[in-house]
Amino acid sequence: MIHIENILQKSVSEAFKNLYNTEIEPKNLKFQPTRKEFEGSHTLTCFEFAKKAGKAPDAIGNDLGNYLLKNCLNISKFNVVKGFLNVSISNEYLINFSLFSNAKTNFDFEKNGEKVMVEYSSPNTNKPLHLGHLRNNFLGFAMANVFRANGFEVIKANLINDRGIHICKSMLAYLKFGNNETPDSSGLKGDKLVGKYYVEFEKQLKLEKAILISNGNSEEEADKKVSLMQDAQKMLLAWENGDTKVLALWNKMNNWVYEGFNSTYKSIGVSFDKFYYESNTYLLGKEMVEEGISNGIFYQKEDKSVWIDLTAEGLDHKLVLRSDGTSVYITQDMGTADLKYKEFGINKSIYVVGNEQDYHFNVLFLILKKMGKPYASGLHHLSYGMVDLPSGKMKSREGTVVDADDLVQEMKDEAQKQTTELGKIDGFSADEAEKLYENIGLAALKYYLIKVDPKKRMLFNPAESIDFHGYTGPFIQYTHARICAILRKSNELSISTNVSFESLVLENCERNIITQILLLDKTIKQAAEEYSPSVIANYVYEVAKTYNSFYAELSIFQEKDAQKVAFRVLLSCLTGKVIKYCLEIIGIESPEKM
RNA sequence: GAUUUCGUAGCUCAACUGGAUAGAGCACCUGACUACGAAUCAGGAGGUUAGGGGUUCGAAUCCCUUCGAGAUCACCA
Repeated sequence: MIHIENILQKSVSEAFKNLYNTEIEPKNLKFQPTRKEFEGSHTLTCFEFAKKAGKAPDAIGNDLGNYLLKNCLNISKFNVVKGFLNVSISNEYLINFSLFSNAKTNFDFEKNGEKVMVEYSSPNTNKPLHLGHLRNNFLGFAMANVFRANGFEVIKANLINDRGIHICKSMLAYLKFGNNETPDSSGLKGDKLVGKYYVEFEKQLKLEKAILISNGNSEEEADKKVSLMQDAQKMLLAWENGDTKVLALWNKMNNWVYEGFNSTYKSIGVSFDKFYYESNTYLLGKEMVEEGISNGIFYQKEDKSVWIDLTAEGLDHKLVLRSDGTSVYITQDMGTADLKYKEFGINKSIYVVGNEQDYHFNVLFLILKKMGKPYASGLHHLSYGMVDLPSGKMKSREGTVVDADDLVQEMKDEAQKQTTELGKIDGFSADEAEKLYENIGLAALKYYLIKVDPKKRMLFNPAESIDFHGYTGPFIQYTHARICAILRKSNELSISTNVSFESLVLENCERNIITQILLLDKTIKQAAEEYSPSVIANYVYEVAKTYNSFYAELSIFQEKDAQKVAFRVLLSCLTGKVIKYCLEIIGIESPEKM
């Protein structure tokens, strides 16, 4: 079945040719949804054609409308208001679309032959995951699904920052103050335990520095003299030199962290196909520096440090290799980008990383482009805004960080509380109920974080996030559960849907749902083009709302006309599939009862 | 200081990328369960899109400017 939008574009293009002898490519005819105060579902603005056609916008609208009415069977009505052409789709088309829809409602369809890697999460191993990571994880996971829905083969990657001064700090504090405690002995999750020693390090460091200052040292002198910091640096050196004791401790503590992370990943429902570890990648990229020097893209200073001049692009000179020959962050990222391409032959590579690193990625991508790397044009930084709290920024130093595990648990508890109050899940086993609370709590949390445009900074309001009414994940889940109840009842009543719909006339609220569902494909494409799962979150909310409106206005089983009953059951079924599919893309489950 | 992102109802967010009278949710007010699930629906109130100027048939969106907020600007990662 050809999509109505393509039909409209093609017909209008023909109209321009026949009426005004003007060539306009179908794809350049952009229809928009009609505002609900006007009749119709698809709108074309006619102002831009006034010059080409040599007529006033209103006249063009009328010409086009009449042409469509005559030549396009799928249009039943039109009206023109101040240069806007609003058209109504015929009953036949909408009914056929609903019955035989090729709207995609699962991931099982043709691949486009392209491969994309989505790197997300990418935590440091010195502290547990927090609210900011949750936005990252939900976005990354959803983005991967968006690409899948667009026919890409997707590799979800996690580049773990497992080495460096940060983990040495935790290790050192653990050695000094840890008394050999373990996750088992302390009853703490592994990542929490290691995080505890990172905090301890910072605390002791502050203490030592304060003493130094009170003994007459200046701030700067104190910074230099602090023994803890010096010890941490020594430890990093020992690590780099392969000191077995240090490596053993490093392995032990990092493994604790991974256990903790895995448990969190599992509970929030995200997963990865490939893990990279910086301890394996941090030396990469040096050959590329050589390559860059030899073909004149990089230059070397007298002190042997290597740089690239990006002033022509409005940026600065950027160091790519230190004077002592060691790598910096960007060297490693160059190497890793290369590695990813060589390992997977990816066409696109997405980095889900906060917008504080915008400059870094600008520089990175520019360097790779200047080096003429074949994958350079497929690189994209999915830059997302920070998550603020009502009290302001999250700051680990001030203890205002919202822990991911705690938050998930709170959402689950809240789901349990509200579900129990409503008393709608009689007959659920304890396990089923538990699963449901998780589903609903996570839905609320995920939806809350995903519905906002990723690029934008957002506010996390705890009170609002646990609201299950209105513009929320549970609202959409509820609509789905309602639909499931309808389908169950339809089965019980043995409603036959195998009837003829020839004389069926659709009600407005039915047309509204179908019109919404017509937008599914476009929405999924848009989400990929804009790197924004929020597009789907907003869309599926509209679908649910439109359905609820229909649900309240019309009865299904009280209806006397058998074809209406059958059609409404089928339409409910289709809507349910669309909702489930969209929620699945953004990582939210669709319970059948709640 | 330089670069950059942003500023929309009391609050949190939309606005199909330059289109119609700027829309939703929360909160507030009114109504609807002896209906197929009220985690719902219908309605009301709430706006000089931070301020000013410009571009044009038409601006929240593009340009200039003022004010305000964030981020980045290390031989850190």
